[in-house]
Amino acid sequence: MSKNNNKPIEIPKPTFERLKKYHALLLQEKDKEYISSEEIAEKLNITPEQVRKDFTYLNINGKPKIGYHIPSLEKELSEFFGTWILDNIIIIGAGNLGSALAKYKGFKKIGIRVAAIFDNDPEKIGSLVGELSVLPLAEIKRVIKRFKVKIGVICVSENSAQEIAELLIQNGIKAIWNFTPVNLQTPPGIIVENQDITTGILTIKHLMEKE
Amino acid sequence: MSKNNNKPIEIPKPTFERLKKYHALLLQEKDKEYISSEEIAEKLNITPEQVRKDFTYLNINGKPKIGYHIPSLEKELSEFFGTWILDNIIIIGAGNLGSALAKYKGFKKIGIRVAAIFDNDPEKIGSLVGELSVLPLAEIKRVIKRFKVKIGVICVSENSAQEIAELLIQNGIKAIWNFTPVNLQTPPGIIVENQDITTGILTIKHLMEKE
DNA sequence: TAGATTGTTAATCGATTAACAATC
DNA sequence: TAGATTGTTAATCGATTAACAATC
Repeated sequence: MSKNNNKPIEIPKPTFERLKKYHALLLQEKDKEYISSEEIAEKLNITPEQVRKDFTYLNINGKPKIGYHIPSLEKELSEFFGTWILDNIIIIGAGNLGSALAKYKGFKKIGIRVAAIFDNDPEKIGSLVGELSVLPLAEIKRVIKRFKVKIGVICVSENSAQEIAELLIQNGIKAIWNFTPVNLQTPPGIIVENQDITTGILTIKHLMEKE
Repeated sequence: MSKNNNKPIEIPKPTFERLKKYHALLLQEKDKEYISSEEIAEKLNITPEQVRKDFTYLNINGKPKIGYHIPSLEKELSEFFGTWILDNIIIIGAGNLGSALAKYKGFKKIGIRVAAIFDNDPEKIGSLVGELSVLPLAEIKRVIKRFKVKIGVICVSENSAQEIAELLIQNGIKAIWNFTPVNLQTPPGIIVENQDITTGILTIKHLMEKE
């Protein structure tokens, strides 16, 4: 029986978001070999049925009475997200956030390596952020080619975000991870993922208001 | 006609998330006085119908042929999220991420003030992060009381996250903004908002894989 | 075998979209 | 007035939940 790896069905958005949570959860569960849908559900405050339903979108098989084999689950989710492929990223903006990201330890296990960090402030250029030396924007072109970078992270001020996005796209970047609140205008085919840092605290504020 | 401000209908989760986006978008639109649902929709890649439907959950009224009055929209959303109330927060962990958050400029406009930053590393205690001096954990109790802090931000390492959460809750914290990938165990009534920083890049990786 | 848990189909529930009347 | 855009109801679509058969 040959492996059937065509995936004809598009994954629903809510399921996609939960797959990320399963992925994160499993990276924490290193002590056990098997885990049941019941157990996963409890930790994430959802129902076991939902967990099993979500897993039908992947090539995942559990064993009745035992549960799901954690390493296999992990492998499947890792393939789904492509975390076993190493992607080089570049960070534009060596301010607080950019620097913190450049030094972030958690990227390794999801297949991300920070190739370089850039800034246009002469005072910052040449200074060290972790093990990286801050490079001038003029170096972007070279670094993208050299490290085959497809993902750019924008951590600059709001008023230069659009400009930087265009610069990145001109130089062949395919995906932008945008940490500014600016709605970037980009041509079709470019992936833009907005990571508004304030989003979580807005939920907290709203929930607290009701009490 | 008296203002009817009972809000009997619970807001759907997807609508809630979009309200955050409208809120962020409006903070960018300072040049115009009115904006149409069409215009909002275009910028956020959704439909105008959805925008109008979402607004029915708030006390928002647009004018046919003109659109929505931006300052009023902003005020309504600000009340919804409680961004006009100033909340003091404390940050635990003065590493890269904790320090970046402590210095983050965007908190002010959503009604957040960082009251203090803590660490248990003797080398960090007393050092400056922006305008704040890093305090030892022993000071947490006092600071929470003094500044009536209800929100705690966890930026420590994975293995002390749970412990810190318990410490915060013991000292009266009502909501936790968790930047670690750990699934915190908390008593009922405590709000926990997990802000997994890697979530955005997983989406990017998955989308890129398909091409 | 009996029991527990998976996997899947059908039923329900909720959100989005479409249609159109109201209105500035 | 005519036209454009809002606001709302009804129809559709999609996701979740429930039920239960399959299976280790």
